[in-house]
Amino acid sequence: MHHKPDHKSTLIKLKENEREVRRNLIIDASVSLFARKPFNQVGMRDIAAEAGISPASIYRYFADRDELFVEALYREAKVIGKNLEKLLEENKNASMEKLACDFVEYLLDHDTFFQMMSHFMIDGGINETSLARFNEIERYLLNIFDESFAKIGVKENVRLVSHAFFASLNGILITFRNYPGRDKKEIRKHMLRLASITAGVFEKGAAGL
Amino acid sequence: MHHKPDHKSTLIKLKENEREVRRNLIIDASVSLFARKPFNQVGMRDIAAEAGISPASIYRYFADRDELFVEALYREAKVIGKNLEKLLEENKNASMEKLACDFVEYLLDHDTFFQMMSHFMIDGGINETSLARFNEIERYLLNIFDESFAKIGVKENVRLVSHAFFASLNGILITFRNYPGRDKKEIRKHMLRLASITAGVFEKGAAGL
DNA sequence: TGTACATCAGTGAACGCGCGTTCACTGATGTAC
DNA sequence: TGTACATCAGTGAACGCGCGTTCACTGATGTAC
Repeated sequence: MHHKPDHKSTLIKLKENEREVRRNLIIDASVSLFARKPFNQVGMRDIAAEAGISPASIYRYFADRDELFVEALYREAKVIGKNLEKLLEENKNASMEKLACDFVEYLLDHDTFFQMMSHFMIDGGINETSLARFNEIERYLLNIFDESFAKIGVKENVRLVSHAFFASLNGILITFRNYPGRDKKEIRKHMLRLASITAGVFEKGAAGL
Repeated sequence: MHHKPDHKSTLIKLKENEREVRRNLIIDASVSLFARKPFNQVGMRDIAAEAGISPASIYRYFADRDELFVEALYREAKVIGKNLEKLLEENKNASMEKLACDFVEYLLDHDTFFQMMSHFMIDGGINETSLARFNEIERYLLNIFDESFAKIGVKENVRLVSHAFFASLNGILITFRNYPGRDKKEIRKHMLRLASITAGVFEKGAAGL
């Protein structure tokens, strides 16, 4: 044996890095498109065009559509997660209200992110590994809510309470999304109001649990 | 002028009644199919087959797919509404817990109904009149929750509180629907637990509002 | 009672389109000897 | 330094399928005279 195997493995590593980079470029393109267009109007052809490659190329990096989408979602989730964490750190006693409203506002401003979450939550027949990845995303966000509830004194059932709270905020976003006869601005206002109320109710009602 | 116009109008009425009957048959067929298959797997051809007519015929009674679907949804909404109302009447001091759990259980047992609600809430590009009809459905259900909250002493913001509560329950159903690695039974249990917690939190936290 | 015409439910087949995915191929880069 | 071969990124075009909707037509029923 001489050093050849080592040499080879670093080369392979380089190649894998490149591969990773290209993979990321495709995810970037998706994220960027999702910021502009609703989720269900973004097709593989669009993403390919945005990334400057051919549609077929995407399939060298992702098994299927959902695998790509869930990665794009993951990236966005990290951003919102970081925002919420920062909020908690900077403002040591940030109220649930503030947290809830920030969460809702973020999702209102990044509607496609929300659409994608809904997609993975509601649609059946999503490939198991994509779903598992999506679960990671959810758990990541849930952890942040856990922290907040722990802070306001919920003890026994932190996890359950933050599940319920997280679900409530999602519910607000979904339920009043297409509220007919209201324009975007009114809907946003209504949602934020509901988020405040919900946060207040949880703060008060969950304190003892 | 003699009685002819009157005669004619009753004939027309008869015809309209027949038309209404046939229209209802198509809705029946849809509802029955939706009870068996997920929403996004029910096509116009299926419904036509179920109703024993040709796909083209459906379009004599409904402008498009959503117009038919929203009617099917409306029918189901009335059933669940009646159930909840009965619950409130029979059990004069039915707890929010019971109400929430019944609502959640009903939607778990009628998953397609829930899928359709999600469809109308989330998807864009739904024809305005279908959306308005859907809004009627939502308001009908919301009224029932209003009643409950009024009963437990919420005064100022009944409407807002029941909006928030309704949204919370929807959120639970959506958020944990595809919870990976859990089977249906565990998911149901988890959801009911969350519904209980949420109801408790609202009961306690909203009493003063 | 009969004839011409209007109305309208109903239909099978076809249209049209979107869209995820695969095919068969090219071309560049690396490896072996 | 050159040749044969393997590997793999990348591609445009095509496949395949689902599916909502429309078309062109038939046939029954009612109306007018």
